[in-house]
Amino acid sequence: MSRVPRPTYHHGNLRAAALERAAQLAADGGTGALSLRQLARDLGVSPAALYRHFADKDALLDGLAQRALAALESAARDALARAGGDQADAAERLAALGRGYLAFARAHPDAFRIVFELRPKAGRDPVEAAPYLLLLEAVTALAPPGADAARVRRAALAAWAFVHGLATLGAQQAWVAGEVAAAAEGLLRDYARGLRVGFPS
Amino acid sequence: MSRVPRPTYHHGNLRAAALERAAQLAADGGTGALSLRQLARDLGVSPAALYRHFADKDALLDGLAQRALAALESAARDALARAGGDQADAAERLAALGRGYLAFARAHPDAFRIVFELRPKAGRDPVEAAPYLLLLEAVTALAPPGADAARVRRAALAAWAFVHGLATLGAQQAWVAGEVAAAAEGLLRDYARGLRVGFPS
DNA sequence: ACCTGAACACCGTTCAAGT
DNA sequence: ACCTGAACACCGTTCAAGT
Repeated sequence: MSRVPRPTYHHGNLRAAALERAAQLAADGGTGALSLRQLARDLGVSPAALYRHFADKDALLDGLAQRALAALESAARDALARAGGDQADAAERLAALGRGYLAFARAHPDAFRIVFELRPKAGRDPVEAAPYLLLLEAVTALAPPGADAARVRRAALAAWAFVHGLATLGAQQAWVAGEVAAAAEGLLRDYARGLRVGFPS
Repeated sequence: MSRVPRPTYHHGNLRAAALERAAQLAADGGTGALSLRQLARDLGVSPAALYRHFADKDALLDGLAQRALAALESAARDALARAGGDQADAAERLAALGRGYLAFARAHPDAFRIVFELRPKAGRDPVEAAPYLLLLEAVTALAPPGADAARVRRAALAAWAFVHGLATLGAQQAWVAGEVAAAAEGLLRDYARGLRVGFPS
């Protein structure tokens, strides 16, 4: 009859608790240092219990990647909103998206790595994910009226690659992260304005 | 007295043979699927034998990364030479370096991943590696006479990030790799020429 | 100097059994 | 439905001992 039957651990939300703790474990030591048995120990549960919630270790990592991708999307939307949202012009929006991407990678290097480090699998395609769609929208707005879809897609890919490269190099080397943080604003503005002036053929 | 005392396996070159086989194992299944015991089994040697040549598993992976980095450097130098070497103008050289980088990532996605996927460790800094120095040289040649070192370094970082982003995104998603391969030539030329026209402030 | 054998403390995963 | 206990086949690493 109790309406709140122990919402903690052993009852109900083991899956959520496991993902939460797994994210912490992956944050220090990296995704390779994540052990299901250690995780079970931390949660006060038998190793086998996790298999009621995840098919295997890979499924757990997949869950982690989805969480991180959602966080990245939030960061992108927030940066967009802070820049004025739909009212801002397209170059402004593009720069804001880049800013959000870089800020996320800098603030949560572990989560950023998790999104992209896993081997590509059926169904997990970052390109179908929301952040890419936001980018495509901004680039489309920047493109000249006559531009065909393939040309726009290529420009979006180039813009993504530029920012993604800055983010991944920064996530690997601390001093690069510093350099990126210092130069990011200028680089993003130059890039976005350059796109409007000379949209690639 | 035998001048060539079984140069194979059990004698002499276990280290080289281990790296060779490890590279193969990492190529399929990824670096995470690499097991020292499996490796020892493949080489017909006891697991402990590997510890005469590598301090631990991480040291083996480090050896793998160094090999891959050397291969990447070769690819960059080859592309440079094919483009005319020192006689080619700076924009041409910069584009050639990008071409070599992308071609390597496409031909050996596993090796490319190994270079960059490992957690940064003291002493392993891709930025001190030869490929970066070649890049810095080309960008320096493109910079206007008065440009100071920091500005040049920033431009080199941006160029690297652009190409690195294309390469890593391509290494993750097969269709992106195709798109990159199709668009690379145009993107690289535009980028290199754009740098000469409007070197970033 | 280089390698083996055996051992230690860990893994991921499965499966019968409990509640 | 969700969890435990015990087991299986694996790990990385160490250390004495062999040649």
